[in-house]
Amino acid sequence: MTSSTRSLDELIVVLKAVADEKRLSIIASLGDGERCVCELQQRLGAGQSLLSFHLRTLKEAGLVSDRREGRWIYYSLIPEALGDLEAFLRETRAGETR
Amino acid sequence: MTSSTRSLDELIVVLKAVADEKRLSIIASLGDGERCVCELQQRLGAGQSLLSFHLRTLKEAGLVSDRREGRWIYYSLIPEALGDLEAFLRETRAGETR
DNA sequence: TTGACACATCAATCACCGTTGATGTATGGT
DNA sequence: ACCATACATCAACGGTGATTGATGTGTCAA
Repeated sequence: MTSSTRSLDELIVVLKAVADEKRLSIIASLGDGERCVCELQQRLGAGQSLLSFHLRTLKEAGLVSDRREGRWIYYSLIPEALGDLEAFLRETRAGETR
Repeated sequence: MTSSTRSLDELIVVLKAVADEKRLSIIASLGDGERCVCELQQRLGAGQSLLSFHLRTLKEAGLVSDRREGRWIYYSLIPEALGDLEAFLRETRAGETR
């Protein structure tokens, strides 16, 4: 009974999304609250287009959400996402013999 | 103080290794003990060459170890690896505001 | 309405990954 | 020595992801 909120396919999408240095940096930057793209752009020193691509990937994986406020769009983490990943790893690890 | 056993680069290698359906199947199959390649080959229904490639990826990521016994090579999980990943996610998630 | 700003999307390129078939290597049986 | 087995490695191909520059979209100010 390996119950989990997400399907295996969805979890792989999440894993692929997390398995990237720049996207991990984004996640780390969002750890202490929401950020607009321009802030992330400065923090990561990445081009606007590239950053938008990575944010899209994270969004499609269900890891972040966005909110528009005037001209700015603020991105923030969805706490459950990483929790589901943790739970999945815990279940996988539980299958080990010792 | 984000202490962790592995560097960020190493963790990304582990994440990339785990972010694949067939490699996850291998990990699941190794969950209840070591298996030779021929056993995994039957379980996954994968070609010998392909399976060898995935096992190499997992090995280079530090997720599995191999042991030769006669003509057979037995692969088994390295428990710490997934634990480190869990710890990393826990630390990352701990940075969230709530 | 015109322009500046913040961001998304598109198009093109490049590199890397997954897959397959062929070949190489080590072990054991005869 | 020879052959079969179990596995690794190599070569080649196709697909997908990361990156960049150009263009499109929505918002605000003047």
